[in-house]
Amino acid sequence: MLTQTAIRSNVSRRPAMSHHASVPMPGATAGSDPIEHAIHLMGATMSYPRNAEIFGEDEPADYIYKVTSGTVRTYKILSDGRRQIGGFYLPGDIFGLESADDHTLSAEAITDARILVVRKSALTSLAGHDAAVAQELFALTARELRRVQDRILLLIKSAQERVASFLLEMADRSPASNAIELPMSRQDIADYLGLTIETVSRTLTSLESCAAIEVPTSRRIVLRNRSALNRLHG
Amino acid sequence: MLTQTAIRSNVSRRPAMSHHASVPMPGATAGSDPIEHAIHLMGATMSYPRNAEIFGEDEPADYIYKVTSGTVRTYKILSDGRRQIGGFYLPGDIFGLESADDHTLSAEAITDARILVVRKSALTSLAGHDAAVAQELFALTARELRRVQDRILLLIKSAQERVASFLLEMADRSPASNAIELPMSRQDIADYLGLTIETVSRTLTSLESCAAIEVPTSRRIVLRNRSALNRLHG
DNA sequence: CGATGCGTTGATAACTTTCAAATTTAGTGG
DNA sequence: CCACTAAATTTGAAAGTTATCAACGCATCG
Repeated sequence: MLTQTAIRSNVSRRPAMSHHASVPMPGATAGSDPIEHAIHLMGATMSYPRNAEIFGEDEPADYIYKVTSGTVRTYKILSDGRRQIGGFYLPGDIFGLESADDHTLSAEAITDARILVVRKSALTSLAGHDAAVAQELFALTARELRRVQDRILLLIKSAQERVASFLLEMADRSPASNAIELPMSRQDIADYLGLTIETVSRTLTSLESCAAIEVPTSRRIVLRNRSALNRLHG
Repeated sequence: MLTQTAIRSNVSRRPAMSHHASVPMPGATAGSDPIEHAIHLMGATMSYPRNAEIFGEDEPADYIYKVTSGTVRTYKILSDGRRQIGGFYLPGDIFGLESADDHTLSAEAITDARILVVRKSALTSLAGHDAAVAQELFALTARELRRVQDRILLLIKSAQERVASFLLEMADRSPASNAIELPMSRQDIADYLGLTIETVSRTLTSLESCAAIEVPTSRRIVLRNRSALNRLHG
């Protein structure tokens, strides 16, 4: 059963343009806790154009990444050609945590993006000297674990519930809480939710006719009735 | 859409019998790496009867757990009454990693079980003094993260693929590699795979008529044609 | 021996995918 | 800036998969 995308033409491969690292910018915008601070202190900022690969599956996983601007998707191509998206990462989000030795997912920039990159070994050695950092690092990964577990709860639900949950999740992560500017395509959303693009599209129009949302353009969605959405996503 | 179980009668609540901690047994069977060693050194062994609750959702998550004997399930009850099982943990497995502050899941003994319990703060403070431990702790959580991500890949597949994958996973974790002794009920399996018990049952009989497996008793399954199963689970 | 819990099987309904086509949007060259 | 082509999205109809509802078999246990 081909639930999702077969590999699309030449989407999503590195577009012939290599990533050029910009100069490290230490301490640019340090976060509140020790880890965030360390990342900003030790990290180097890299720039990636739209659709550029940030890392590939089965490459050694030596770094941890923090989005400065733009959006990132992690994904995996299954043996039958389907693509499962592991997550979307917005500015402020940290990704690359899931890999012990080699990456189990690939990561790409959905839009032009700037990414702060830190050696994992630098973080763990820091943690080895400071229990607070160790605790933070542990909590950070636990948080990501929790996020993934919430995705599991999503995937056992109906299409309506999945789309509603997705919209609420994106709204919570967006600056304007009720208007969402989607950086990703319908295909990305479908591969994230484990649905087909047709089902995503149909569900959105159905939500629109329920007056739960408004879809002025395909990349812009306005939440009109949050409680209805909340009711759906259980 | 009620995909799964509504809460069943009085299954799965603490059966009136409180857990009695046995005497700590330091260094009983120390593992190979620093963390495992520390767990065995610092941990106390607790005994839980069948269906006893080990921890509940929303309780503070101060401990990490390692199965010594028996089987454990973690789970969450959704607002509509469905139950999603987060994972099954067999002897040697570590659980409780997913929680930063409060547990996001509950944990129960599926069979009578002995569990090694360690304070999380003890581990992280240990990590704060020893980079190797910090690294191990990080890798451990990353491994769990990976396991959960593999579950996601499972949940987007068809019923046949899910059941086949489940059987292969259990076989890999079993001592006898081709004969599986299932400690959990069909309902547990269904709630783990995001299917109904009827679909699980039907799929098993269908796999049996394909000569891929044999089901001598409902709790015992023999893999007859691994490559057929592998083909299914993608 | 009848109750009770668990698992299997059958028939039907609901939901999602698949395949196909129409429509809109975006990008490109004139 | 407009026309044109390619890509993305939406919509429709039919097929396939899984859930639901119901009944049955088979153990265990009082």
